[in-house]
Amino acid sequence: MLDPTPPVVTRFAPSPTGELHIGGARTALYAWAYARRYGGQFLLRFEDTDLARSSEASADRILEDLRWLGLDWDNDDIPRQSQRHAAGRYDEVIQQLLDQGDAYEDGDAVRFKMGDHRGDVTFDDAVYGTIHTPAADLEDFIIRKGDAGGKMPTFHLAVVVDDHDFEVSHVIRGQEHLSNTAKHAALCDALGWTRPTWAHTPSIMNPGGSKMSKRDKGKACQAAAKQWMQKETRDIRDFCAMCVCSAINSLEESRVADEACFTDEVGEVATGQSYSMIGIELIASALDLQLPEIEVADFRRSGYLPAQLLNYVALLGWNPGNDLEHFDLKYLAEHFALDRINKANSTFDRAKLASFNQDAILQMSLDDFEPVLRSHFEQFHSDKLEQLGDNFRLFSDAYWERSKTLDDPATLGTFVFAAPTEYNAKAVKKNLAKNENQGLQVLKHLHASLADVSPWDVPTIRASLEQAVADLEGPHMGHVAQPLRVALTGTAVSPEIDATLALLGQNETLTRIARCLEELAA
RNA sequence: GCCCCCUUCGUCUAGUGGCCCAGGACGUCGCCUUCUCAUGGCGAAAACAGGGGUUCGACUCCCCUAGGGGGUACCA
Repeated sequence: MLDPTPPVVTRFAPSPTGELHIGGARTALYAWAYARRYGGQFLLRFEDTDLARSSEASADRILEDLRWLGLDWDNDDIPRQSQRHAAGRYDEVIQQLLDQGDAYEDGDAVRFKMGDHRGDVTFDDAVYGTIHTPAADLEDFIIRKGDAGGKMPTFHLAVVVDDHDFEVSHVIRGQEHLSNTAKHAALCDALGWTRPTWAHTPSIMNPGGSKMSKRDKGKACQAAAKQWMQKETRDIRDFCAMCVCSAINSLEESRVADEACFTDEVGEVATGQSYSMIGIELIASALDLQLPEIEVADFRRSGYLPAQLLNYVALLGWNPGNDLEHFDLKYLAEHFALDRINKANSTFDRAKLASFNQDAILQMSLDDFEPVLRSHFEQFHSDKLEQLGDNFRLFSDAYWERSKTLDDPATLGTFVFAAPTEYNAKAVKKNLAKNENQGLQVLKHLHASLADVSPWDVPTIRASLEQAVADLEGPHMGHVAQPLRVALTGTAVSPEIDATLALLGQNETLTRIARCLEELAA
């Protein structure tokens, strides 16, 4: 594809009606990369013509997510369409259209004339090629809402005016607008404005084939709620009661102050009528349900690195034309081009994202990993961070090569934070009970020998365990390590055995061994 | 209903008429390393939606069918 004629100006124009969606993040990335590639400008603006659903809080969260991703924009003032409307800009354009005879009043709204008035519309999309729409398929559409909509311009009018006023050269946006673009092209023509270059991006889908959307969280909740109710023939009242109890136990009181209102929300979710995000998060926590990651904030909480999220998502619909899969923003800023954006929708594959993330973690040194993990724990697991205290570095080192995400250590390492409540039967049989309780005998020996270890650090613990292997005439470290694992974690899996002991501390290690011997001795 | 767009391994994709009995990555499976898990190394299975054309020759071009997505809103 030929290079564009400068200046290149792209923009990302979300409507502030919720969190930044993963698809929006990719659109923003492409627009950013294109502007950077050609030394242009990447602008931000908020499309809040839907006054009822828009909020400043949402706008702030979107900005925060963009910053977290590392996408910088070039305009200090981020325009809101509501403000531009208040300044009269859209009315001015609408009046011009009215005066020209290209628009007419319809009740208290205003419509733009399409069809025979303008004829067929053809435009070139940088991704999809030439799109031709016959006049017969084009209907007059509203450009200014009526009284109920606050006489606001519709999205169709506002985008065209804004993209023109801010001299946007390339409109990169989701494929859902492809069919609407004929309207925008016609509007540009009627106003005598140069049409921007449009580039539509394919959608990101769920593995099931549906479009990835925030509704998926509600669906997940519904399914889990139904399942919960099916057990022991509970009904919706039981469910609400359970959720409320859970919420009262786990959340600050202010959030559940209005118990009646909360109950309604829960009921709606469970019956599939509608839902609110607060209700969903409460339900998920009550059911111990892992909500699907849909928005950027979800991936952040799940412990994905921003660079990897961006890398993965960039590749979901674009590629450099060779086998290169791992690249960063700098690479995109040098190589991104619109003609390599794919046309077909793609399915989001969390396993591949996780693999990208793990690769990036493994590329870090232990020294680099520790502060990154610490920062994640500060934000999402401050209690665990506090509990670990000086052992955090040990913990970080132990989980570095075992983690696909920054959140994995929190779940993989639960044994560090709480003693096992039960011993995995299979693990007990294999490692403790087998050969006439051989494992338990080993534990007895270790309980004594480990009591003498000082200082309680990895090398000393290791030396002690190696000595134990020799004393016991056991051929393998495994004969010592596995019984210990079961006693200390209740399972047969943990980090290196010396690190496992070091993490727990001497007292806790001895206590857990003693308790295990006591419970399984009989 | 009408209109538009899309269709290569399970998934993301390379492929722009012969270099392709189709290459890479994730996932899956097997083997090796190993105190478990993980890491690391080696290897395997796995795709051109179907049917017609065009051509000496089609994954690549055209048509039809099927499937998927989107639009048809005073939502964006």
